[in-house]
Amino acid sequence: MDGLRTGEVAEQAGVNIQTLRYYERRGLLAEPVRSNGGHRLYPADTIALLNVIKAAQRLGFTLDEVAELLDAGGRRHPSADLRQRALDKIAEIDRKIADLTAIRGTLTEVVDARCDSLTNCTCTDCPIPYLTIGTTRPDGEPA
Amino acid sequence: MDGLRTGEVAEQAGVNIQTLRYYERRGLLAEPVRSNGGHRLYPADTIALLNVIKAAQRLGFTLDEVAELLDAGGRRHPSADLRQRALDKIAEIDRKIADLTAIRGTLTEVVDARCDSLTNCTCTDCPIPYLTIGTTRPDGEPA
DNA sequence: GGTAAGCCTGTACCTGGGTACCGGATGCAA
DNA sequence: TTGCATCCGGTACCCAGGTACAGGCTTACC
Repeated sequence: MDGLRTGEVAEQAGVNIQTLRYYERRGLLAEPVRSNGGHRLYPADTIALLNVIKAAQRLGFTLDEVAELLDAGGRRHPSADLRQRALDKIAEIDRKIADLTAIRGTLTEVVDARCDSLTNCTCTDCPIPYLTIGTTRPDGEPA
Repeated sequence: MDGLRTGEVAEQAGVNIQTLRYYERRGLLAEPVRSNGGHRLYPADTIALLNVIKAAQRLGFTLDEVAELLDAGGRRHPSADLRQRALDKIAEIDRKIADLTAIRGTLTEVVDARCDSLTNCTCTDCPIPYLTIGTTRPDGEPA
């Protein structure tokens, strides 16, 4: 009686019920307490946690990375480890923002009707920075 | 003799040979001319095209989206369509940048040692904007 | 206490984006 | 013309991230 059932959590968080169990297997959600009959009863903050997971995912973090971050953030004195992870992620995010900003510029030019094609533009002084995006990437970047 | 063979293209573009054939099936690469014996002979600008594809992919576009963009960009008078696609993408990119910026802020706070956990922070006035990222998302956003 | 809705485990399947392997044909150089 | 590297098509497999289904048990409510 005490806690949310899978259906409630799934609906409120906007995920599939199967996904909850999948996340449990993957270690993203702790195993919740069970009713006498074996039904899962989730704490109320599970919804917020799922929102964290979804947000992180949309930003390009894999489930493994999210699990790591949550794990690091949940320990007693995680500062050093968490700090390093955070620094790494910040660098990664900065690269992504730079790439996104570059492509945004290209798209803006397209909208300004100065280009008539992304690959075979016939306009003069066409920058198409598209072609150079990511060429400065420092390796090891997952596809 | 005239054109690059699969191995050359693959090596210069840094992709697998199988990937070239995969892209051909997916419509990202036009079917190249063949030698008398049936071997593919690619035009030289294929390398640049592959770089475009890889750049777009890193920025979160699916292969289908890339194919669409290339297709739209390749037509004779695509301006209206290409323009609209570009506007849509710009909006999407702006959302991503906003989210990335928000999470970057959270991570910065973590680095500043003001938080000891991403989910159960005990510090006072903890913002954890993480929790609110993406809550303003206008639906229809692919996972 | 009956019954429908909801949940259980387990297993199989799906999509996206590739990769690997096979047996056979080609390209090219000595 | 022989021989080795390369390429061919076809099929099967891989990983991530889920999703679906089957057959059975639990809960909640009348």
